[in-house]
Amino acid sequence: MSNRQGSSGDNQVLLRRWRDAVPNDRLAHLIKDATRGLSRAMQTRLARYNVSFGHWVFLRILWEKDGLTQRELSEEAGLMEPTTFSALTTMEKLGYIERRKLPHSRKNVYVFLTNEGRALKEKLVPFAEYINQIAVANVTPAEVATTRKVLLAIIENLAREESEAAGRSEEV
Amino acid sequence: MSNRQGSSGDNQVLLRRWRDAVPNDRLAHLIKDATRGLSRAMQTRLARYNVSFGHWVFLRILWEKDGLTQRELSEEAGLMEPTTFSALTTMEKLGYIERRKLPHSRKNVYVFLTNEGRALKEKLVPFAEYINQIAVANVTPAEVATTRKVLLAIIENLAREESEAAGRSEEV
DNA sequence: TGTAATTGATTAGGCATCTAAGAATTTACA
DNA sequence: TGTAAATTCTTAGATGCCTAATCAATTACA
Repeated sequence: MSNRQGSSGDNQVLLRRWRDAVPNDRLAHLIKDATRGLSRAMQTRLARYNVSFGHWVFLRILWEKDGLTQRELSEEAGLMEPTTFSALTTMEKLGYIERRKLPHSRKNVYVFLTNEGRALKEKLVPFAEYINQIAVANVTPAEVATTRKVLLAIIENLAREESEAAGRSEEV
Repeated sequence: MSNRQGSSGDNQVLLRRWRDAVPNDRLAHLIKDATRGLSRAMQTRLARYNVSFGHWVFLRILWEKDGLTQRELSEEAGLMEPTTFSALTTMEKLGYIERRKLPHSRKNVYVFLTNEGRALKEKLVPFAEYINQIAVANVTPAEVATTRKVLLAIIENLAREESEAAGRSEEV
């Protein structure tokens, strides 16, 4: 058995760690590990089509609606502009998108899918569906719903705390 | 209001995105956003003590038990060796840990906390507790328990699928 | 209407993480 | 017991994400 993370050998360690001792402040750690598992699973599949995980995020938005500015894309993706910028630069080189300036603004850059970028949808979306299905196997819809609710609460709580902290003198 | 992610302006966008349309395959996205929120919150606090988020992961393990090898630390942390290696290199420079070779092996490198590294515990642990408390405010213990269970199931399901896929000819 | 503030794109640089591959050491076993 | 395999650490190089700072264009308003 190899040493790679993700091999069943190391997964044993990973899982044992979680089952044995899950002290109260490690929910964060659990969430992070779940993120890693999900990203890893998707990444493996995307790689077969020469798409990186970062590109997937933007493709998904653009399949819904293209012609957005880079700024708008950043917001939709929940990422900072430089991240968006560099992902789009690569995606443009790969021929998945085009950047265009439109007459009414010399500042904004609008992003459009190429045919190639659009065509990826039918290849890649099934992977996401498959992974989601695997991930929540043997979990009831009610449990998934609760998890969604709790995760959303966490995101909201932290966001609220952060904007409040910005006003305070950062004591905690 | 600035453009920074994390400002209340952008958080509005973030939250609206989640409340409006949460199609069935976006649990992964939600988990990822929660990870980001939690990391961001912790990172801000750690920075005040010149500790990066990556170091925090290892410090937590070492506070429990030091004298582990780098390999063992990697396993505990759920990270690959090169990640561990570079984090430890920095932590050694900062004076939080020491690497020692012990007589019975010329290969293994054992990692020990310095007094300074050990002393960080009482400064940093309260931050983690505070953040956890904020994060799950207005969430019932039962809901947290369900979320834990679901996240653990996701981790297990993906790990199992991955080791099975390693055997197959990678079709899905 | 001219200047200041804001916005959007970009550049520069850093951290955390990974995979792949190499080197040194230890272990297994023919 | 000598060679092959496995293990551990390390190096190299890539991706994804961030913050800070710069530049150009646009908008606001005194």
